[in-house]
Amino acid sequence: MNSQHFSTKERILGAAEQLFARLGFAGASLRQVTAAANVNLAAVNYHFGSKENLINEVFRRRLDELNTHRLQALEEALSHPESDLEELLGAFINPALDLSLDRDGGGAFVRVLARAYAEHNDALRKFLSDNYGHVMKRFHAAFAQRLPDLDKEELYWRLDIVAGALTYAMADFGVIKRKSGVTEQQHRERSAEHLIRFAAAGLRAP
Amino acid sequence: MNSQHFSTKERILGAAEQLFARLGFAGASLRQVTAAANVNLAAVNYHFGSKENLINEVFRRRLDELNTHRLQALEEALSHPESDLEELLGAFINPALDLSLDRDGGGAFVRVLARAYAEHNDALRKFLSDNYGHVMKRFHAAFAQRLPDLDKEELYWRLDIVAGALTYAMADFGVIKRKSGVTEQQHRERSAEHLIRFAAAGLRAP
DNA sequence: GTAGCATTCAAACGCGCGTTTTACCTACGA
DNA sequence: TCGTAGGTAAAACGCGCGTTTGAATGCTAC
Repeated sequence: MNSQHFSTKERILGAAEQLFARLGFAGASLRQVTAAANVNLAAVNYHFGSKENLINEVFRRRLDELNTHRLQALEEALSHPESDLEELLGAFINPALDLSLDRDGGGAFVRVLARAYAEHNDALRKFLSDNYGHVMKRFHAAFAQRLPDLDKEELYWRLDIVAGALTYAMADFGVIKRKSGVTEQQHRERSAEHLIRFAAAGLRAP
Repeated sequence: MNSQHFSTKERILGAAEQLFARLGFAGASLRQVTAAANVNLAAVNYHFGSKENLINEVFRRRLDELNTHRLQALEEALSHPESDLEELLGAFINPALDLSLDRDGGGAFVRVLARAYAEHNDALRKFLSDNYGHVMKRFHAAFAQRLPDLDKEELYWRLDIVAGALTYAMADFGVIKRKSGVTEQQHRERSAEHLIRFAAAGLRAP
């Protein structure tokens, strides 16, 4: 993994993603990261300035793509007028699922994201809110249109629950063990199906 | 806080809970913990043996009580035959809510618990499964009785989603900001109400 | 070929970590 | 009154941390 035909920066980002997912931001050291990336220790500070900044770049690399895909999927769903709640939920959930299934680190990244949630880091929250808040607003508007009887604030609460359950499901927090013969991909796909069904009913609750 | 009329052990546990919630297990140092607890640095290793063991004791102290309360609430709900899905969900969710509202550290503990989920620590998972797996089995049986048409495995998935969303909600992961004039208690209480409504509908989904 | 720049490298910096050691205090039963 | 055990105290242990330094190397343009 992280073989030589990737650049030093890319190898560091990939190794950092893996190790942050496994050990946490405080738990993974730059010595472990650079060893896994097969680069010199000083390369992190040379290319990224600091560990803090490396963490930010790990997020930026994936989140830009994720949210672009989410908005594309939403527009696609909205473009044909017969789209139902499940399709809108799919536009939100499936890009995250796809990311988690992406070879080379997507699965690790969703765990990193879950850790970031748990860290409750204010700086990161602001970063997420500033950079990706408009995505949630866009989805909120779309859901509000499909659920005209639902109070706007109530909808915010419910979307927040959906986002939480999604994070939880993608990061494989749950107690449900993957059965032998079921790949990680299949496990996550089923997880997403269950989640969409569950969330659609939850959003429609009176 | 952690004033002198608590024992050294209790002050360490309280301070550790607070700091683990805020900084994580790797992020909070024993020097910070002992300073906050106003005890000597060596007291942790004297009373608990190691940092690792201190972490375990932080969990044990709260989880025994939580699961006892959950099972009591479940029996109470089942005792009157008219109990509906919302009551069963309340038996699962409200003890966690009460714990999170407990003065002296319950609020911190639910965040510690959320961190533990995110850590994906195998030893901890086994500990939780061994010690508290029977609680989930008991709830599963109760829900299965109320939802006879729902496939058993489907129910496991959905309860897992509920547990995830609950963890997320109690730990205040969400992006929903607490409005000024709303206490943390009120915020969490509303969170629980929304969650019960949402989850009940989700569980009833066809 | 060589100057100039970007990158890599080994080594070291000071610091804070978990843990251990050793001495000291205090209370209580013999 | 003294010995002893339980608890607390300060100091130090070795280690791994993030970061910095300065020299060595590779690459590109002239």
